[in-house]
Amino acid sequence: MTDTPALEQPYDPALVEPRWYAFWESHGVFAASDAPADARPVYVVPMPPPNVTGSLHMGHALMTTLEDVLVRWHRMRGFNTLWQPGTDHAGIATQTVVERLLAREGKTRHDLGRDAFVARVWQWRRETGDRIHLQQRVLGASPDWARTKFTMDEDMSRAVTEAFVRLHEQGLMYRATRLINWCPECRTALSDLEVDSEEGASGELFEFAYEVEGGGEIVVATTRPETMLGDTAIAVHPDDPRYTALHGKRVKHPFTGRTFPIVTDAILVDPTFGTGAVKVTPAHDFNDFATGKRHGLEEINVLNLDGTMNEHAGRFAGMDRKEARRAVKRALEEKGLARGTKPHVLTLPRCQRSGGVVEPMISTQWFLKMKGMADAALDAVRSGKTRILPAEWTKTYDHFLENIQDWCVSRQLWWGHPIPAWHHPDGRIVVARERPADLGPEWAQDPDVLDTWFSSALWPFSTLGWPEKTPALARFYPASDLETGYDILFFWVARMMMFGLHFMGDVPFRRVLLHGLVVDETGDKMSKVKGNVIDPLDLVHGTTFAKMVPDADAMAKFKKAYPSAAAMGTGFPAFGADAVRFTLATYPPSNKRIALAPRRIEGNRHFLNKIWNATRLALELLGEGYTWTDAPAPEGFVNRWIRSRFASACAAAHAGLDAFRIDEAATAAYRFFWYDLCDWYLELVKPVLRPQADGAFARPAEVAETRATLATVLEGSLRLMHPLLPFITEELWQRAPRPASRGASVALAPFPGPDAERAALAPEIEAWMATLQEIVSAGRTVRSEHDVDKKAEVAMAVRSDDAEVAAFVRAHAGDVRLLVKTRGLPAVEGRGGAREAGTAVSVIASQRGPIEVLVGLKGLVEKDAELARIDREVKKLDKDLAALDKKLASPGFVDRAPPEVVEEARRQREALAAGKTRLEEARVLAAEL
RNA sequence: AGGCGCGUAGCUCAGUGGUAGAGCACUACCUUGACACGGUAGGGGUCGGAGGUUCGAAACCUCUCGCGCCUACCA
Repeated sequence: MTDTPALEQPYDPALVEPRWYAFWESHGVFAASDAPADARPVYVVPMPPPNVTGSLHMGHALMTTLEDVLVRWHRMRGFNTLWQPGTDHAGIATQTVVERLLAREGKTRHDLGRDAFVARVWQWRRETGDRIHLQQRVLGASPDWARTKFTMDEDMSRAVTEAFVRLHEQGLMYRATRLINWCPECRTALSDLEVDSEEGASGELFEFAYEVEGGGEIVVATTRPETMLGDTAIAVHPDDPRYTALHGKRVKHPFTGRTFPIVTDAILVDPTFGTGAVKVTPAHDFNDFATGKRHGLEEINVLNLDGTMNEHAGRFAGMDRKEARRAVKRALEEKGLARGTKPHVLTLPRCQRSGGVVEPMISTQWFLKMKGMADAALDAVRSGKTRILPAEWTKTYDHFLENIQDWCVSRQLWWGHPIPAWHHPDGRIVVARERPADLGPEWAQDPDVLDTWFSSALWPFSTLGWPEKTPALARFYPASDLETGYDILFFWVARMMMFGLHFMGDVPFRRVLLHGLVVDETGDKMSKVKGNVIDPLDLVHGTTFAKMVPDADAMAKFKKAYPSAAAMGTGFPAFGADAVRFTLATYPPSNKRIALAPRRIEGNRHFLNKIWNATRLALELLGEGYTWTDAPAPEGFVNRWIRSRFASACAAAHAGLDAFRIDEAATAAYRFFWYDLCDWYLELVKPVLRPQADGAFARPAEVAETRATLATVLEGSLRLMHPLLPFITEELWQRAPRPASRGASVALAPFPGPDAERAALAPEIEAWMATLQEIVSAGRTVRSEHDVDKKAEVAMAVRSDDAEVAAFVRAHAGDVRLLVKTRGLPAVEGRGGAREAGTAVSVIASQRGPIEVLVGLKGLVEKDAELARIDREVKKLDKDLAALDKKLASPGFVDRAPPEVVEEARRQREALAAGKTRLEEARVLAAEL
């Protein structure tokens, strides 16, 4: 970067953030190396491939942020870091998108034909398929883009074929005719996982009678009357006395004239529900299907693949499901067989993609045996080869794999990986990597494609070149961390585990890190229907609410979902990517719900402004032309203190990042920078690094040491915060003095881990500084409570009977003077001396005995205010004393609690009591004002 | 029905055995030579409820209420 504009104030992310992305890419910051000579340890994160149809939403922004933080952190720690990017082809979703485009031209995919349609999808994908990656760049994501993969790429497709063929050879992939979930709208089979259940749907329970041969009737109930056309039995409970007489009899179907048996089944029938008699439709209900197998019942499919009734429905053939339902009910009524309806709450199975009601349907599909692979995946987690964080998810993972069903992998779509199987009209099937040359023209390739998740399950190794034995595969498998939302634990994580173990013989990753769902501020899931969706880029670039929502109604919904945004005026300002990232990073990732509060982003945006301005000040204090000097460890108190605090912050940040508690790392950095560096350190070094009133400077050695420390801590802070705030830290780091050994970018500089900083830890110094801060705070409180003009200087004295305290305060009297704004240096005295009238007293209950802070207010003191202040302090002390007294008086505490805890409590009590005595004296004095 | 999670200051959230914390919001004062996107000081919580374990519980156990999610089932 040659173009370095002035540090404009205030900070404007829009001027800074666009400057750095191309810089990082051109310096190869993101590149992983599979060179055999590269001896660095590796850190690998396979990025969950977003749908190629996708546009960045909050979930992507969260995923991108968390992973980028981990990845940048490792990169700075010297790891050969691969963050593997890419997209998946999203079979149904993508096909639907393109079909919708065709519909606008008045065409269907059938008008084009399969080849032309697939070509059209590819064209669409070339035009818009990279959008989400471009959006991730805005957020500062740092994957190795050169390795970007798409699940339909030629090499990726080869891996899919190879996997299918091997599974078939091993007898795990098989073709079978059974009941599957069918979405009539998408006209494809679905796996169990792709069916969502809509709970609490209100429907009705329709009762009707079957005539029993030989006289009488039996009444059954159903929520789907149209399925009675496929009924092949009535089941009753064997022990139900109401129906004993009917066992073994047959009933007659009112429309088809078929007859079928009344069977007894204790598994299917709950005699207390409904009439206790159940119609059995093996071809259209999972329980009935199982019942049919138990009793050898006929399976009559009455539905076409598009959801209309087929020829088995007799006079109802051709009708749509819903139409048929009404017609069947009417017909039963006409025949006098209807027995009324009752309202009924049921759960509707819905297609995850289309939302249509899923129909169980008998169909021939490809299935994958899961049991063996599932057992291996269970073992891998039980034995600790892969660790799931947060660990609570392990149970869910186990439960899923322990109860897993075979996976229906074929889909009746055009867009996807073709199934490498060829069918002969006589029913023979050949599975092969390529169409065998000796197959005659009568052999046709299987028209179906594979479930998109099949290719996703190969992701951790197919992206690295599998089945070839590439250097990348050797180096980067298994991955280190797999980070994703808990909602795809089954869809993706479990399946990758199974395929990784099966094909690679090792787990696909060492840790699984699961984050929660980003929801609105009130805790509701974001959805278009609810009108509470926020586009992450709108937060980055800013927008008006009017642009985000179509009308007043939607605006009302939106503001209800985001109360804190409602108070923000007409829209979001441009918070910038750093602020959005940082905010997402401050929520514990493991929270199941991450309630996005726009106000929090605003607060963090202010933090960036603080960093910006603090750096401006630091650079000013260092002086123009200051160059980095490698200095020995500082000796000065304040310099040692800030180094110690920085070391603590580094340790906390490292620990947080290591444990996937990124929020703790963010908090540690935030607190250090603002509360230690800005609030205290920068204030304390100003007089050292600026000319005094008389034009003189502090001692040269002190100046040099302080400059070196300031430069060290500034540069270190920027490195510490870089994984969280890549843009602003790069901008400032480029301007900050730094060692010549550093590379071109802060992204390649070493992360200030606990080891590098440990030597600077100085708990003693931190404790003394805390005392100094309390003294200063006490003085400031008195000033504030008495409305002392901020420009006025006040006389101040610090009284303590402890020689070390006295010496310490004497040594730092200049700091106290500066921070409290006293007239001359504060006096340091022993306790108990006389006090001038008009003196306010505050007492610090330190472990070295009470420290009194006396502030001379002269005419400024207000009796009432002073009494009120003292009363408040006494009240606080009393509360603390009461708690301690209770503890010390309770039987058992003194005997049973650890001695050091008891001792500590006694010391505290003593300190508080002494403090209270001092305050009471002060109260008497104040009363005489 | 089972599993998981949540319930802490007005709001969003930290806090896994030793006297309750942060940000934002709120009150007062302050435009001081980094920053008003700021400073200083201050107010505000019987940690959903009940019981138990413990010298000591926001934290551990049991029960309970409310909310959310997941899995299964629902003729």
